[in-house]
Amino acid sequence: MPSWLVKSEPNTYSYDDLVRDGRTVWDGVRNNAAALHLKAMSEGDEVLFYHSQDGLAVVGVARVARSAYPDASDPQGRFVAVDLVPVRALPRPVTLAQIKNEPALAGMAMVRQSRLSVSPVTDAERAVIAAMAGE
DNA sequence: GCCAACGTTGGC
DNA sequence: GCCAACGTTGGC
Repeated sequence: MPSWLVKSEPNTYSYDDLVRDGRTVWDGVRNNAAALHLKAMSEGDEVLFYHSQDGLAVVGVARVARSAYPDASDPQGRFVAVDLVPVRALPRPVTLAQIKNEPALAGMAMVRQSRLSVSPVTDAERAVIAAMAGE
């Protein structure tokens, strides 16, 4: 089963906010490459939750509770949203610096294309991050 | 259909 | 605050 990574600025919506809400609509993605990844998500897929700008670390795991459907916040109706639920916070957040220093993660999509807000994570990468996080 | 100008994201 | 990366827009 593939997994994914989404970015969020914690000032706007943090992993703690997701835990508090219990479920959220992941909408507002307005980038084609990111939207393709959203569409490829299946219900039940794991999603790593990354804090950009302030934090710069993967801090938790979420799960896709509803696969892609039209994004109600997009007046043109071109983009999609998914629903996410929290699974657990990582015992130890995995920082961007750690990711960049780990050769096994050098090929991660989020590293290679830093502005991509939704990206795929391979099973191998997922396993490395799990180990680094003390999961 | 090309490409310069411009806007946005996100790390540093 | 700066700048690199990259997507989008608009003139031609």
